[in-house]
Amino acid sequence: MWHRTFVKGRVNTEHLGERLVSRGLRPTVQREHVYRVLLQHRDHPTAEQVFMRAKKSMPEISMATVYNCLETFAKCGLVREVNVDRFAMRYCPNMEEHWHFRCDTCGEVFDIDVPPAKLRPEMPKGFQPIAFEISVRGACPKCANS
Amino acid sequence: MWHRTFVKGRVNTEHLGERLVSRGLRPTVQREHVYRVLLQHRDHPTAEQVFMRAKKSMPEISMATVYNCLETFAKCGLVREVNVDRFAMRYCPNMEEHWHFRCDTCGEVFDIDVPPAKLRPEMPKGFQPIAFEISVRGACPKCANS
DNA sequence: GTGGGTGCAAAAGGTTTGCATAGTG
DNA sequence: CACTATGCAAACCTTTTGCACCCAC
Repeated sequence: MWHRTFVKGRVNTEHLGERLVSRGLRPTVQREHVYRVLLQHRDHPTAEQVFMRAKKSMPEISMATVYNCLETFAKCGLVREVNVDRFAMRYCPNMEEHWHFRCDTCGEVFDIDVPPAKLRPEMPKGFQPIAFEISVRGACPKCANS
Repeated sequence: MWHRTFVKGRVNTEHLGERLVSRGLRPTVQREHVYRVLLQHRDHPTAEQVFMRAKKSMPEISMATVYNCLETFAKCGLVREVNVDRFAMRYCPNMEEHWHFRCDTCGEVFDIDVPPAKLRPEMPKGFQPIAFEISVRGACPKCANS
């Protein structure tokens, strides 16, 4: 129940090597593979889930490499790190502005589209914001009905 | 550097036992003490920090008790659990609506007051929100200048 | 050839759990 | 008295680290 997440759709997974190079990264087969795995589901997997999925077609890949890739991707803006609960970090390849909804009952994480022209709060003087993370917790439609 | 947080002010710490009882909790000396420790600083301590502070005047208190208290308080709405990074959970006794700013450089967490009449995003049909957590990361005034 | 990336295993950090004891209602 | 909370230690889960080997440039 916990750690399973909403599957939203698929995206173009071509030219991944070039995308890595354009960010200044060496296009190793592992990095391409981990990035492809992330893009193929577009949910909010934990590192463990990324590892399990990646292993299916690359059995030798290690957990350490998955963590290395995820950290590298986060640093260069290919994925967002998402912290919604006390459990494992989640990784989100959707770099468009959106919020997250975490269901207290089933633990799933959903993308919430941002209404146009919403948010971007002003910060007190001196604070230089880089990223906004808006997360909401409550009951998802399925769990609210039971 | 990491895990130290902004001290904002102090509050009335009287009648803590009654406050616990009014939430349906047994007013044990440990619970009162942990709650007092939280209120006295009003920053965003980790469980470890709460434990260290609590031990000063109650040397026998255990980490497990601190975790028990914090979880109990969170469940009955006396504190908010705050997840802003990959490190330890933080606990916030300020139950008024506000956001959090986490400095990427020094790791401190600051309260950001909510501009009046801001936010409270609408959710898609079926989602029942319970709590909103808005956190911003970037550079705090001190770190932005160096 | 050099520096960075990978894989493995061990360690670290944070949190939870099992169980005997103590305290509250 | 019954039940819940506490304290201790061990277990657990997630993430990081050290190191030898390999690969991209």
